Amino acid sequence: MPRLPRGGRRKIELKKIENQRERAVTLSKRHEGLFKKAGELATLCGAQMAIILFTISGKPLSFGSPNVSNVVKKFLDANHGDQEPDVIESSISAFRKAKIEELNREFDVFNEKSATDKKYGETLEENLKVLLGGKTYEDYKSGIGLDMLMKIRYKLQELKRDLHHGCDEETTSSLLEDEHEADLSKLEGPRDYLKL
Amino acid sequence: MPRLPRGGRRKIELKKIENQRERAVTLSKRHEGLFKKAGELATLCGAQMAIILFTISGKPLSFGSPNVSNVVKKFLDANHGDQEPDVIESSISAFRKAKIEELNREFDVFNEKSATDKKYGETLEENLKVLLGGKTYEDYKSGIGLDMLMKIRYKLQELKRDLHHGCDEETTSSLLEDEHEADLSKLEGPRDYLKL
DNA sequence: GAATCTATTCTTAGGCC
DNA sequence: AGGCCTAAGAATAGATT
Repeated sequence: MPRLPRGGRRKIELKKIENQRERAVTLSKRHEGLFKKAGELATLCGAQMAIILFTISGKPLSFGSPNVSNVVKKFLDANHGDQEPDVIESSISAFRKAKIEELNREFDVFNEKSATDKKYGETLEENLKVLLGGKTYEDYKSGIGLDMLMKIRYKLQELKRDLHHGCDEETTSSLLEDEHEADLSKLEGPRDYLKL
Repeated sequence: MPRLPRGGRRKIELKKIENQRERAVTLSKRHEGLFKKAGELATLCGAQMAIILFTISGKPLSFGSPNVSNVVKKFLDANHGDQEPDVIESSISAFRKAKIEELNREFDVFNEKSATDKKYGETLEENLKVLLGGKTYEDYKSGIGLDMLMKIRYKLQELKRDLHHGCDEETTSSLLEDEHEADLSKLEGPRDYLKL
């Protein structure tokens, strides 16, 4: 016999669902939907991907195409079948290790939180100038054409933009990934990347 | 004057899209949609999650709420004695070691030189060190996030690749992923985007 | 909880610019 | 490429079993 029609999907507010049952139901449904979409994306676009999800109660859920492990591994270290980690470790000279640690410290530059975003943006800007317009410019002049120079400059600006992006990501918590172009105009102005 | 109705969404077959341009468009749209849904799920359900995605050309895209690094770390820790043991040598120390190795390789890119571009690789290394740390790196303290590392690494690889293979594109082009697909496989082999 | 159902909102394939 | 548009396909909030 015909079922009486009842209300369909309704719009909900995008904030944490406080009711535990409701939240669990939503998690269940959306988790399923998300993983399904992930699988479709992987299939359609030939992408490899992994999703790691911890529920509010700490329960881990994961999805991987082809599997979580390899994607995460690749993410952590895309070193493909070279050596065992301990072999690598033991084959690195003390001098090398020291250098690595130094480099590591240098890279630490980029993990500053949003509070120092501005400062490090300025630093990057400053370093860009050093890179492209400073004393080492002479070195480039001899071996690289103008077009190459501009390309390098563009690449570095992309890098800079991404660095800004990543820091914002932690601050705004979600909703942020890798769409590179969004902040371009804000940071540099349209077509203004040639100007230093 | 009402616009003439055009075709709406159509059903597509769930298999790899062979047409490169079409695939890129689909990737872009669905990647955006997926990350958006992930953000909603995280918000609505108070979940922590990370998505790691490698495009067919090896470009890494990631989403994290609150960030990728911590979720991946948590995953590695949680999986330490659990289901898949051989998966990843995953302790914090291993994590750090992998990070150092990443940095190491990243800079090795600029050490390992062929005769033809040696000089300019050295210059690059020198200048990148300025760019990435320089004299102001002492102002910064904490460790860099994995996701950020990936992006930096990818950008540096792009840069190096471009330097090696001339400036055949406009300086203004955005050099997005699928433009590089052919070159990537030729230069590095499938999935081997790290090895330069 | 998980499975079903419904009505509605959301997503997105295919064009066009 | 990135945005915009339309409309059809999908996902899903809420209720029920």
